Amino acid sequence: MGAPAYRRLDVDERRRQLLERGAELFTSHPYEELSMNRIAREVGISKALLYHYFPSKQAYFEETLNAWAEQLRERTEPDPGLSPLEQLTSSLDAFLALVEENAVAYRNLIRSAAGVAEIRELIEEVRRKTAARILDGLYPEGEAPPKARTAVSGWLWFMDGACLNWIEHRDIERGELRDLLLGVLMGSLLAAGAAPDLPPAG
Amino acid sequence: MGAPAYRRLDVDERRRQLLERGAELFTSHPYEELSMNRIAREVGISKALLYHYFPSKQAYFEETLNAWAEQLRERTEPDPGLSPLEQLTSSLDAFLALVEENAVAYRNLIRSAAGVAEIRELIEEVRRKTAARILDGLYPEGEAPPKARTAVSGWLWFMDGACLNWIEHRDIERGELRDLLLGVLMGSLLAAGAAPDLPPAG
DNA sequence: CAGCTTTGTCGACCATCGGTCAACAAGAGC
DNA sequence: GCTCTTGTTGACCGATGGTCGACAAAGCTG
Repeated sequence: MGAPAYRRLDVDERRRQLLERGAELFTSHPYEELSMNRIAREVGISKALLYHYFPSKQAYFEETLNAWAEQLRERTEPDPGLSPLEQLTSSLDAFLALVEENAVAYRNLIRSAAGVAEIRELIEEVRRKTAARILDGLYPEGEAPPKARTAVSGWLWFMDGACLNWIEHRDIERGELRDLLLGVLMGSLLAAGAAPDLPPAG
Repeated sequence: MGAPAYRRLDVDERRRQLLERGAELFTSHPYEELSMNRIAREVGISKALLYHYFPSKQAYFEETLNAWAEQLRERTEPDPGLSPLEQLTSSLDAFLALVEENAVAYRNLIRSAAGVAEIRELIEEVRRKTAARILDGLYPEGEAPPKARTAVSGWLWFMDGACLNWIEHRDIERGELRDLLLGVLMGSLLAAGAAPDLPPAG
């Protein structure tokens, strides 16, 4: 009698709830360990309802990531008023701060992302764009030479590897890591034969 | 009638066959896309038989990798008669040659590795050991400082990123990539404040 | 308050996955 | 030809991601 079997929510409200709880769950657990069934139970709804709102687990995951991605974009957006080196420094600093704030989420993302084809491509896309941004700063006109491109591409991997190591050990300061990363980027470009026309750090 | 429903093979022969075909399949397809069922069908046996010979998919995959891992160990084993820099150079060269010969397998490995927990740990193990080898060469006694450790750890990621980029574009020579990698390692250690006591390259 | 309609919601279902098991049958030895 | 070892298999399990017809909660109409 009386007690309804379930509470009917407004579509937008339900969607908002699912995205919010999903973000919490996906950032605190690796993708592969979260089944749609479990998520549904955790939120208090049926799995079918989850699929009513999102076409697939991957799509759900991606939408869940949007807020985070937006923040990343905003916080690392370079200030065009600064010099190239200052832009890079401040973007890098913002990125590292974000990683530090969301250490678990970052680790889960890097780890589980590569396993899920779609998510991996999402990450590769970010890396590609970042690489293009850096290379475009170095070679405003024309295409970047292969070695420079390889160096920047490798450097982005370096960054993720170093960040994971940083998160794991937490025994160096963010500023130190930032300077290390900057130094490595300069060193890489130098080793690639591409002399960055930036003033030396110091 | 006569025709037997299946052919009975000697255990060793069957095992050899499974390892051989498994190596082919696992190196030409990503781990996640190969189901035990499909492998079994492909080899012409039942899935149950696969599990009779190998305790799990992961174990099967790892055994399949053994030949490759052995080759990696052999070919990158540093010659103690050479100087540290020469050791590193020749190991790196051997590694890059191996990657070049098995480009598809390498890409599949790196890609699927991050997604499959067990395989990821296998790769991380290799990275850890390689990092330890390098750091031990630099700091024979005592522990390496955090920044040096972070730099080496990041450099190993750099290597994979650069290799993937290299494989994808194939527009630089192996020697160039090797020199780039060496230069980046030196540059990273320098940026980390750890002065490698190696003679400068060139 | 009754009845109708809309649509948010769910239980039951599907194919496939990695993995297990009792039971069949191929082929060597007598 | 018979037996016995053991390589081999079909059928099964619990989980997964994903689908679908049908129920029921709530807004609207009388």
